[in-house]
Amino acid sequence: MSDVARLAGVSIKTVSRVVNDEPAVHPKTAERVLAAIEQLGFRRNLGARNLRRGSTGTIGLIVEDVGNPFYSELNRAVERIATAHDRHVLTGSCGEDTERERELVYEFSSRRVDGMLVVPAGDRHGYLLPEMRAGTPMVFVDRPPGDIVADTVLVDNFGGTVQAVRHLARHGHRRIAFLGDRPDVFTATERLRGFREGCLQAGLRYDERLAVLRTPTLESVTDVVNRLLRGPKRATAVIAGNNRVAVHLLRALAHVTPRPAVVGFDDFELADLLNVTVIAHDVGRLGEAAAELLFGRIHGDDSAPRKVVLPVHLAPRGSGEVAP
Amino acid sequence: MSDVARLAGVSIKTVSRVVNDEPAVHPKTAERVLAAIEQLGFRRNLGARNLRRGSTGTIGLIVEDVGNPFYSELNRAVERIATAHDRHVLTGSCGEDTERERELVYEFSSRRVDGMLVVPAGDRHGYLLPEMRAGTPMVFVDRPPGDIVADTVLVDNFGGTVQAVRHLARHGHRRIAFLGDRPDVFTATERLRGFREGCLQAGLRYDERLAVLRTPTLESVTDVVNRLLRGPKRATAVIAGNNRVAVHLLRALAHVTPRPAVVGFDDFELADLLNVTVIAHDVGRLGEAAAELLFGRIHGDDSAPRKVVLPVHLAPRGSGEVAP
DNA sequence: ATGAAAGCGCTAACAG
DNA sequence: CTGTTAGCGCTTTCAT
Repeated sequence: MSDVARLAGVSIKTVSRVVNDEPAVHPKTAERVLAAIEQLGFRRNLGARNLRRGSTGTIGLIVEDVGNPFYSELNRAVERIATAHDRHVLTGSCGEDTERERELVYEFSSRRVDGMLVVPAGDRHGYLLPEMRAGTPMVFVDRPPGDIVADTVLVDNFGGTVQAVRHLARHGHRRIAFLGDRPDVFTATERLRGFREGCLQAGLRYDERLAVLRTPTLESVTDVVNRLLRGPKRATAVIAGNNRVAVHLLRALAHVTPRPAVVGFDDFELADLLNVTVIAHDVGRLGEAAAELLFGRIHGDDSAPRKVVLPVHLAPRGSGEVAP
Repeated sequence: MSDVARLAGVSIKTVSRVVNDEPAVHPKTAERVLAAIEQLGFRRNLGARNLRRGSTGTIGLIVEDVGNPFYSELNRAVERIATAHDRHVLTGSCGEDTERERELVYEFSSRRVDGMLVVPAGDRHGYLLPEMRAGTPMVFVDRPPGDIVADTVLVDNFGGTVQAVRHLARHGHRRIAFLGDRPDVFTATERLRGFREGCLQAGLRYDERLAVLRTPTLESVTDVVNRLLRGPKRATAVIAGNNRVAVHLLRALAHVTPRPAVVGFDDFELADLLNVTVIAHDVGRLGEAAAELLFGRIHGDDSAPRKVVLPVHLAPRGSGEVAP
């Protein structure tokens, strides 16, 4: 910047004024400065600016995996809102690893992001209190934080799964299996709760052997399929606890007959062509709602922590409407 | 930091030493400093540090859309390599908008990212030369830059499409349609080139009315399907120029009989279950190769610009193996 | 309309 | 093993 000032024959402060579109600078001078900037290929150092100003113009987004379509859609929505607020997004994947989540939070905190959106892993988040008190707003997305109260945007996990069970029961199923993510993932246990409640409401005996929570991989899901969805005492329907489970389940079921009825939680691309009935919700809205809430906080809203629960709806596409 | 120093009764420099794990600090002193840090909830300001040191510990990634599964997988791979090099990733979507791409480049440049990975839009990238000369390494991913020579990592678009045509011809198809992205997208024209060459090699007359390049939306693709893939003079096979085209094509074809043979370029999730034959390549490797190349540059490798072309392979799954 | 000086929070370079 | 000084590149404050 001092180079530009020298070349334009003005003070460094004038260059700063031009770069920041501040008024009260003579057009002729501005022109000279602009020319010098162009000639030198000057680009102002935002790091230095932020050091002086405080805000960095960035927000952090911590998810399980930016490559998972669910989170990438969330990422896109957050980016959209951030751009509208003239901010940039620093992303990080923690892969359900609470230690990695912590590292990312501290890292982003050190980078002085203006706020953070977190899909929390695990159930202990007391460590975030100091960061929040220090003035970094945090909004939790898709899952609530473990042991603190803070802004959270969720979808109706419980209600959605109750609905799924009811739907299957209405089509005549009495033995329904539930296959969810690890039990330390909030949405998994919440949907399992919905599953039990759904069984209860439908007058089905809840059989805990039919409910399995574990990390979804093709192997683990195939294993469960072989145990619960084949043979004479098999379940005739199955609920996939999230989009990962659903994808693996479809592969595992490819050559299984008779094919059980399937309802998935979370919509996913091409589910329509595969005729997969799902409990759908709008991931874009989830991200937007959370980001807007965060920017509200960044802009000074200090009302009580809010909890937003977005609706879900059942999208019948065939797989959930077959008889036992 | 000065607060910590005061509380611990040491100089600010000692705190800096502790925070940076520099040797030559008495364990007892370090302990006192650590305690003070804990008590104050101190988190060092990386912005200030970077101002002094030069490197910011970030790289920029500019793609068309972080929500597109293709790019999110790329994003994940880049993040993996960045993490291994102890860096963080700043992402931005430009949606094929050259102006937005420029803004993002300038923005990231102002933020002094240590390097940038760019999936370039359009065909004019001379504006990047000053940035590159100023010392920001750039690596182009999936497409080459327009009018400059620089590190680029691509997949074999041409060869892959030649292979697709050959495959369809071998199964008896003589009228093959090609449906690609906008003509200003490098991969689209490159794959179109492969399509022509493939027709030539297979002894088919290249009929330009069967090759359509435009923004893939369900509407545009449906329109083309109705024009080219129905009626007595219809094409009996179609090549989808990328994953977006393929997805829309599958929907558009859902109720079309007789169903044409389909080969897609780019693999995508669930393509296997939908029996879609594709020209597959490893997006993860694409991202990793590009990121590794970038970090090579960041670490001082100033050899001649490299061009890496990753292989593709045909994955036959049914849709490409049907007779006319 | 412009500029000089101070300082944001940190680290490099040099003492001690 | 520890501290002092200067300065990274910018903006703020106050003069002119």
